[in-house]
Amino acid sequence: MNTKHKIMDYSNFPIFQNISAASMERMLACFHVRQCTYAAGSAVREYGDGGKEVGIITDGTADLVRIDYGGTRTILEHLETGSIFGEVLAFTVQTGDSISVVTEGGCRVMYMDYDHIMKRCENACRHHSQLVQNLFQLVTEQMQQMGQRVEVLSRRSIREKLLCYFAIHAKNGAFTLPFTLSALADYIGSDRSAMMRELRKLRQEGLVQVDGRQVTLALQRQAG
Amino acid sequence: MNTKHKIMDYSNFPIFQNISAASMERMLACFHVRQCTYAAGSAVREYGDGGKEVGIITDGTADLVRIDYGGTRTILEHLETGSIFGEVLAFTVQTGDSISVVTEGGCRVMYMDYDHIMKRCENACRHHSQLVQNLFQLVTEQMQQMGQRVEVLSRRSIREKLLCYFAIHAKNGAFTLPFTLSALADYIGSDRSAMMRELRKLRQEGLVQVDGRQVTLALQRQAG
DNA sequence: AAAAATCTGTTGCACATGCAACAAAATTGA
DNA sequence: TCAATTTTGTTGCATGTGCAACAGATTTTT
Repeated sequence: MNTKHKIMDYSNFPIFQNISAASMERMLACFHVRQCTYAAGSAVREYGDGGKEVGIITDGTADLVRIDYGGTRTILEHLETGSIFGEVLAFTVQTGDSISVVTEGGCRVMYMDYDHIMKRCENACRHHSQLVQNLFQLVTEQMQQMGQRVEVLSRRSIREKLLCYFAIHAKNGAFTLPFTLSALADYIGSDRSAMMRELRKLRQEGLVQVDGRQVTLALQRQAG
Repeated sequence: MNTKHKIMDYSNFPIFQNISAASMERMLACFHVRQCTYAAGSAVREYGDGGKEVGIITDGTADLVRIDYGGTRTILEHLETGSIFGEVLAFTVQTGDSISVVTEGGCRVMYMDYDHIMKRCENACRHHSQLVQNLFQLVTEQMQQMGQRVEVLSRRSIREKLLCYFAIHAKNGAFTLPFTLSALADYIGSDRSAMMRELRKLRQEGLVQVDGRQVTLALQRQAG
């Protein structure tokens, strides 16, 4: 929607690390790179068309959201600036579900074709391989995020999911949630009210302290 | 343990696709590639040392398993031949947990250093970039698997988890489980007995048919 | 072939969780 | 600034799920 923005300096993006400005220009055409800007809360992309595009969030944040046949909402991935996504990379739509990328604030996304990345480059872009290497790095990071995701989701109870999530994200005992508590429930794959209930227990037991989106973990009491 | 095996023909591995035998030999040294063979049921690797190795299952299958402080077992990933794993890629150990790679049958694994892959190659391996590209492909595939994982785990009930898992794996309505029913419970992150109970319901409702590891999905009844 | 180990299948029970529904607080938008 | 919307926080209730414990079937090992 919103299309007015200053000309981007692509060279700062991790994906173009160690690639000269000249090569970059050539590659932008070669990979069919295009950049789109989206308004807040809009759907960037519906999964299911089988398109082999790779998107990179170059500005803002977004969520990869699934709504199942019953209307249950699940945040499959939380995408920060620099995150990459795409049907080729992960998540294919199951029957009855809908998967889409939803922006949080305004958001800018760069797309390129997966096939062009994987094909040997006929136009002799000297830095093609560097780009693949950079992409490899990005995918690796994304994969680690996904790993954390599985770590959390695979816990048996809401309590354990919360504690696991907190443990992963807390830097020296505290951190700020990247989304609302409601969204957190969608993220850990459980009912919101049930999560609130469990959160209250954790608070009452003095294990965590929650003030808005600020979460503080209590230090482990010493034994003896 | 078991070390007697015929000399491997690396050139068939997807990771060495489009790389000449000569280059390959050079790279084996350059990347500190080493191959290990493991006996059935043994622990290939304990996570937590922060080692930046990437492992590739070149023969056999294995599971990436987490045991939490309470002894609850969870299969984080099921690794088929060709799968890659490593702490750099996904899953870092949380306090109180142990994560390890456990072979199913006998298993052969090739290791290489992540840092060597990401560094510009001083030894001028001409095919370094091709290997990165191949690795990129492998990581992408692994990521899709992980995506399926999240798809299943993020479902709210055992019933939905099972149906989702079945839907993903069934080719024209039927498939064979890659592991035991007990392991399936560990994989979908729920209690075995509870899963059996739910499985029985699904069977009674005529939605699925389970015979050993063979799973058959009932066709959707026509409306009207 | 016998013994050991694992896997399947089941049950009772306590309790955690999902669901629906509501009110108050906070945030967003006009 | 007021209205609309979203978020937080809570509760009752039905039921789904984890846990423990067991017996029989199956597989693996010796």
